[in-house]
Amino acid sequence: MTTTVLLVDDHPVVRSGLRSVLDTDTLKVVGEAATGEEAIALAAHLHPDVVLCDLRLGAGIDGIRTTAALRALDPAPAVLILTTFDRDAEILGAIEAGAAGYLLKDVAPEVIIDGIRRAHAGETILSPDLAARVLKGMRNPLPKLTEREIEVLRLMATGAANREIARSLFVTEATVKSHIAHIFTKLDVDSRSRAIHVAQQVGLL
Amino acid sequence: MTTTVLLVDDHPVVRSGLRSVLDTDTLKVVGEAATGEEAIALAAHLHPDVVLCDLRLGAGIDGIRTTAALRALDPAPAVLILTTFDRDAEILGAIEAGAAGYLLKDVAPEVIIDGIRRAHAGETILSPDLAARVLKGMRNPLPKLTEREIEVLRLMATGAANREIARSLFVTEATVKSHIAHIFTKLDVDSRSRAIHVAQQVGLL
DNA sequence: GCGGGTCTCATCCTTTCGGCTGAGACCCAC
DNA sequence: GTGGGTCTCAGCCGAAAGGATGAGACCCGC
Repeated sequence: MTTTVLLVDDHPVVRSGLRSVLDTDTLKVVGEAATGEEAIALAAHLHPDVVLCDLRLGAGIDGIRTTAALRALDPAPAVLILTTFDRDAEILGAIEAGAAGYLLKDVAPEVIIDGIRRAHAGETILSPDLAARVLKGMRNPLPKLTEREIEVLRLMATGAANREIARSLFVTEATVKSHIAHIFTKLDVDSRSRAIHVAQQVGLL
Repeated sequence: MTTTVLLVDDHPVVRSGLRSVLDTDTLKVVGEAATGEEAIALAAHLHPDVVLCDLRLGAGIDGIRTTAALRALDPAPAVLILTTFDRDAEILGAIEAGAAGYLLKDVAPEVIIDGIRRAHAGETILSPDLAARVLKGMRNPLPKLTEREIEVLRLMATGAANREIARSLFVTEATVKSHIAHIFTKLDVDSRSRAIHVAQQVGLL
């Protein structure tokens, strides 16, 4: 029995590579998509067993949203995330969205093939080095910032001073300081540059 | 007459994709390398016409150093950089190291093929959107920081306070402030968070 | 040997940042 | 309707950051 696969990646070269690597007697690549929108449309028609999806998809919707939409289909394909980077927030987001697993792009082709087969079987797949961090993330959940706090954080990350942030958001400096104090508490830091650093580390920015 | 190509990328999948896309009647992929070291050794034996090289090569030496080493070979292959991101500092570094050009990975296969042919012919290849920024970079050269200043900048980017930086580098806080003042002048900023921001923008970090 | 760049350190001063505390307004859920 | 979360704002205070200026030590190249 062959497993049908839909490829989603914005790089034509990567799609070609995956196709040449994956097309075996037990796996069949039934389609390719360059964007999330395309992937959802194709999956609805092709009913692939597994969708192999990049997290970064250029201009359109990202891999996490795509995953969520794919999992809402009936029948829902298993979604295996294949990506270059390993930003904690994105890992968790993808898992929460219903991804069966997560592989880094630098793994050997056999690992990808095995991952697809196991995803189709309903198993969960995580790169060994990622599994540990994901679990750590579970134990130590990501701090939840409010939208306003994220706004302030983003401006902070561009190097804006409190006064500039205040002007950008049409509030007083006191308000900005209040938001920043909350951000510091949630991120467990005590300076703006450290806040920016940990935010980037965990993928909040 | 066929052009011989050596592929350098740390992702097996990307290499497969490039191979399947590039192997035509006028192009011949004569080898693959996963690291810069491997690429240099292979190129010395295979004498490819063109080396298609990723900038990010995992743990070992990066694409810029690899390019420089490849260009020092005799005969020197043309080096075409193929990468996902477009950090200004890396573009300039690769060009300075002797790369014939620079393509983003999301271009169509035909563009890559054309790029290889033109690189072999001695032409310079730049993605259209990159060319403008490279030229802009030429007009507005990257600020040159000293090694010590880079050290301070890196520590600053982790959120370290002046006192912590001083302790890390075994100097006084006054010295750190002096370095930081110089960094600010060179980057034309007036706060540490803005310094971090522009440093990341231009690829200094 | 002398200028120039780098690294080191210092003092003085102003501005900004961050901690603390408190509080009113709004909205939503229980 | 009460409690909790969010967003807004305020004042006070100490600590940190940043600007200005100067200077000694070292190394390298002309």
